[in-house]
Amino acid sequence: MNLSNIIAQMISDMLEDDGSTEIQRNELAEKIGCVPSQINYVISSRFTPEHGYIVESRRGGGGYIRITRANYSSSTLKMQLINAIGPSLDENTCRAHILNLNGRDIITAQQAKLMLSATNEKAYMNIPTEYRDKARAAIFKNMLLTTIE
Amino acid sequence: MNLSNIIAQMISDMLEDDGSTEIQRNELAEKIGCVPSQINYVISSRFTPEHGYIVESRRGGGGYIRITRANYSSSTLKMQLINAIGPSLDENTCRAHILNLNGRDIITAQQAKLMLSATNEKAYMNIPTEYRDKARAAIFKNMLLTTIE
DNA sequence: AACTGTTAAAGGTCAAAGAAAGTCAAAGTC
DNA sequence: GACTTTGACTTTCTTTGACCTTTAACAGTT
Repeated sequence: MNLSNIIAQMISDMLEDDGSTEIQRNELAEKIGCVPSQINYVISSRFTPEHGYIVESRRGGGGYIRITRANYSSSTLKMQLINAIGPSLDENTCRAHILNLNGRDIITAQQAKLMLSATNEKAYMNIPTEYRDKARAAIFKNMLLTTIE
Repeated sequence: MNLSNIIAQMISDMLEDDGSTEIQRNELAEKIGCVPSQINYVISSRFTPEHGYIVESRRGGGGYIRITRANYSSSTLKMQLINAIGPSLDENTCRAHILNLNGRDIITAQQAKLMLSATNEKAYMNIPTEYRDKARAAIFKNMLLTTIE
């Protein structure tokens, strides 16, 4: 068993009771006996949105990393969609997904409206074309993820 | 929990009843056991206009710092905010705006969550740094606009 | 009483040091 | 070749302290 798996297991254990945990990166690294950045590696390889986790953090004195498991019992569909969307998503496909989700009552009309406005091509006009679909994909996935809880 | 958070919590508590409080900087610092300028740090990092507070102060004998939670009307506020945001918006300022809007019941918790996830730095990682704040500004304004009806 | 100058009592500013977390690329492992 | 491990370097947030500015109060003067 490699280090990363052990760390991942530890984090999963901490998530056990309430699906959320807050860690001190340096402290945890010390306890485990690895370099701090390894914690980042584990998080970015195993606790991503695609895996159904929300990660928040703060630097400086009293900093922390908070990991929350999105509970997707009722919404495997959303997770599947998140995983199905690749690194890039054009406006039309995105709109289709949103309308579809709303049509099947998986997201509310309100949520749909907000998602449409956040993924509308107009909002991406000031960034170069080649990045638009990538940004849209990441933003859409992120939004979809927060509707799961 | 770091000192700044504790101080911020104390100030929030004082604001609890009538949304306004007057503190003596040196006295408060003494009570807490920190240097007086730390009070300034907390105020300037957590009780800004973006966070929805008005801060007035006076030096000299009998000086004070007065902190007041601002309270304006709803849809004008959104418009003002949209207009106030320039072509660029960093993650922290954006988050402060969203939390502020939600804290004052101008947007719902649900809307806030979606906005946070759509403006979260993590969603912008795959586009070059120089475009992130521009994209965020446009997307946030677009979303905010759709909550006005 | 009105004015002026002085002083002590506030609060303000800023930069340096400290404390976390983040990034990235090179080296190692399987 | 893909996944891991490591460590140097960066960025962000916090804490501290030395020094600055403003103002009320007071004392002295006219």
